[in-house]
Amino acid sequence: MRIVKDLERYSRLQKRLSQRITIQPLKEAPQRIGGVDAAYIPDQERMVGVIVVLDYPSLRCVECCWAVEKVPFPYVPGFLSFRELPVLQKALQRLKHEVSLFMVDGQGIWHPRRLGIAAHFGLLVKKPTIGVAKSPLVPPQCSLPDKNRGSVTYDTLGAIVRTRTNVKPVYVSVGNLITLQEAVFWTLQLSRYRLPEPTRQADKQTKVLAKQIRYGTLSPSLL
DNA sequence: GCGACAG
DNA sequence: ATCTTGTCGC
Repeated sequence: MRIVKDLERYSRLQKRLSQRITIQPLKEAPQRIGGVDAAYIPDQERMVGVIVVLDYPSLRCVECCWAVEKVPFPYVPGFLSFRELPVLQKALQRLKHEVSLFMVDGQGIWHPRRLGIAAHFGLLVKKPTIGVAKSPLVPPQCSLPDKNRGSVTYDTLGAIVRTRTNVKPVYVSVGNLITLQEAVFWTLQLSRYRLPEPTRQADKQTKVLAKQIRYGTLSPSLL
């Protein structure tokens, strides 16, 4: 299989790029925050990538840019970047606002080779990024946090954060240019529901667009 | 060897 | 990630 050969190459690339990750305190208080997510378009072998920009602290969406691309690579745990980054980079080129912090749907450095999609994306944009995943990739060594909103348990490479009382927690880790403590703080600061607003709103847009594109409800001139 | 495994 | 309605519970 050619995929196997790709995985060996990608694996080496991840290990090399992960050395470029910088864990350091934020240099400015976030003014606008980006939310990043991608969705699969059934039957078309294509993906939609969305980046929303929220004003802080109002959390109002001030921009929503997106792009569509043919699926470049199958989903393989540990190699999500190579499936979703191409379409996200295309969306990124259309971004007009200045963004001080990005939240990405997926792992940051809590990854077998320390380069989940949020970390990889963080190297591309050269801005602080946080990875917020709905489930773990690397099995956590720490226990689950208490049921109350705000409870957090820390692992070696990330934290498990309870963003809503009695609701499944999220898995937070550094993407780039931020500390884990800050990543946890902003995750809670931006959460009204289970997922923080940036990724929640990006996820919502991603699904709306995916359906519009799938059923041709969208003016073709935009594609 | 077998199962698990971000989205 | 996606295919899918209602339903139970905070």
